[in-house]
Amino acid sequence: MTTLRELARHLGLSPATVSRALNGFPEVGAKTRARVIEGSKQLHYQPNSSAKRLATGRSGLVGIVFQSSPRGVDPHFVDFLAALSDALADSEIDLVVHISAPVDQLSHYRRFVNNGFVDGMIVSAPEPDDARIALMQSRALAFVVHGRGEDDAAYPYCDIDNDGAFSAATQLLVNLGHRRIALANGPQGPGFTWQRQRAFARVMTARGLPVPDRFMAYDEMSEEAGYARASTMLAEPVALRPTAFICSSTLLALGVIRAAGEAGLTAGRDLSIISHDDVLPHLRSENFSPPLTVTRAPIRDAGPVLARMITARIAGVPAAELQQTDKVDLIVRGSTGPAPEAGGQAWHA
Amino acid sequence: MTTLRELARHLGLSPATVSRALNGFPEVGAKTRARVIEGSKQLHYQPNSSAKRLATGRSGLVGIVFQSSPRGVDPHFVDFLAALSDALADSEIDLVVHISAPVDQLSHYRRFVNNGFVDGMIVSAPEPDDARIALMQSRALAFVVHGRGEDDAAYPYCDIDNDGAFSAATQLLVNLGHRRIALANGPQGPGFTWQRQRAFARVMTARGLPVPDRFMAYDEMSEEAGYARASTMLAEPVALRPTAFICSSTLLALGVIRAAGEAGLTAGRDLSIISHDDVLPHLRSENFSPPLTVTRAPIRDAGPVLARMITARIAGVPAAELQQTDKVDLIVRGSTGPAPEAGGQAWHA
DNA sequence: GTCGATTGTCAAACCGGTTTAGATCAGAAG
DNA sequence: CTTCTGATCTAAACCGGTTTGACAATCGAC
Repeated sequence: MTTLRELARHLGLSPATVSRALNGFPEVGAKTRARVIEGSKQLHYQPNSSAKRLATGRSGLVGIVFQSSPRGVDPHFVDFLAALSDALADSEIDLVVHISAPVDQLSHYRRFVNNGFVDGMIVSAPEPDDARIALMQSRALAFVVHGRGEDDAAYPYCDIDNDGAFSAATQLLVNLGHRRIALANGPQGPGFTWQRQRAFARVMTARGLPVPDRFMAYDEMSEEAGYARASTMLAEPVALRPTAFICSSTLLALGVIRAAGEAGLTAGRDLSIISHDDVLPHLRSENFSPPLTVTRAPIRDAGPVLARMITARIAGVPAAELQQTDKVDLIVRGSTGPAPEAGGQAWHA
Repeated sequence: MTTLRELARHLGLSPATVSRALNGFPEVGAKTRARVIEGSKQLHYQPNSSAKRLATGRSGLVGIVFQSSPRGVDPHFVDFLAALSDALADSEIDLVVHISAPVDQLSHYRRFVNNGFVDGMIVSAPEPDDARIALMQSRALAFVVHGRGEDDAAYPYCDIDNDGAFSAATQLLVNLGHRRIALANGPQGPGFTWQRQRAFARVMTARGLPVPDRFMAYDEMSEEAGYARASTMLAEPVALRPTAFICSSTLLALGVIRAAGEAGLTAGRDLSIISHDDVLPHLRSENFSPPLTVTRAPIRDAGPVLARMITARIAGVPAAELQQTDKVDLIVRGSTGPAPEAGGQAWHA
């Protein structure tokens, strides 16, 4: 492994000049620079990355911590990770990934925060008053957030318009005559769960429809959880059970479809289903049976945005200039339809 | 940010002693060590990681490159990643993740290989005569492989018994009377695809059954690809089309089930389906309709094994001692059954 | 021909740890 | 009262880059 000093000696130059030549500083002669570059190729010189980091004070690394339930990590995250890593590569930044149990996320952050290990962090699925964010703020570590813990978050974030999406979804169902609508939401904790819950409840209330607690479920976003919830709700007497579901994830929706089938209901006709769709390329909601009506916002789209934001943030761009909320498309497909006559009555508490 | 020198001055000791005390060297007095540890806590001392790396020549990083098709990354990988990252954390090793287009995997590896950036690499889905592996061998970089490019691979690997799994699956179907069996395999390239193909073809041939090319499909492992392939094959005349499918992924199987449904066939009765199951915790094969007969080997199980192997390899353990092939369970569920009478005839070329 | 401004280069300091070689001191041995 | 030994500790070198400050060479202007 050739070092800078060896290369310098070989060229009859000082290390300083060689370093400058390779890093494009203007005070090196054009002829010298050409010689240096030529020589560096010849000797297969590659600057030692640890040394570079120590000297520059920049690690060239950005950290990210994913949460893993006992059941595993949400499969959507790979896709997000892919887009993120790809975009960061353009800035010569590498991504350090940790996966943690929900409980000790903070201990992972401590590892990242303390010793200049990373230049910045990407935070996923923030909660209101998020402890991880507080930690990084107290240490003045650069970070950007995927999602928002609260609507008026003061930090840099890239979020989707969850409120708009779930308002639109709720309105669509109400306009189709549904009155008993269930919300199969994600886990309690992340901001997006509450954003969605609030949008749903607001529209329902505005339309004079009740929002019973029994129809609002909070689960990990898996097929199995969707199935379990929907099975329970659909076991109610016909006049009391929901005629429509809004799901926070297409995996939940898949479970709801299965439960509907087992309850003898045809999804799209006897039971309407809308889901938010982060888009799993290997399992597309348009290919479900029936094709799923969704609010669609590919999670991968956040990758390049957050990559841009974190490099900007590390470079010192103020947080206030790094906030973005993306619109969400409502795509109506076969899984939604008019409320069945028998179900036209609102549920009464 | 406190440095070692500051801490030393504060304690009235030399940096050398402080360094030794904190790293557990024996030549420090017990009393001194206690003082140092106390002082380091008091000043919130955290060794600068770049400096440590430069001094020790160890980066404390291990790299991994995932392949992403235009359609995204296989969702199973998160789960693998989770287990891997978790296990590596025990050795204080961090994981640097790159996602690359299939074409330029090598350029990502070059980045890792050249400058001491990482201590080792994890290679996924190796091909026969894999160029990435050749590159690392030529640079003497430590690496371990998830899967095998060839049966007698000379490098450290953790693989599953693909041959055993697909032999068993094929035999099960043949024993049930199936004679026209299709193999919905993964993409051409990775070793596991060929291992599976060979096992399948060997058993079929041994039983005197033909293995027409038309019944061996190579695709990315998505629901959509499975659907497309199965639709085409099931459009054949009844006497010519397959009565059973063996799939390399449960996502492919999901697509096959959808195609069967659209062709008016009931999976498990009119059409038998077996899949290999890497286990996606959020979408379990036992909950498919019908519950899927699978050869089951959770991909997450490879995480701890490979973590152990890469640390051993970095420490200098010889490759030959780091090779492991795990058995695969065959789990029979509702998606397989006796061949329909009409389909009992082998396909004739 | 002299002066001042540029341009190009170098020696040395620096980043913050680890590690080698040597100094100091106490207690044991002679 | 030496001398030796082992236990502790320190000074300085080292890892391999970047960066500061000084200096020499070149150039145009007066």
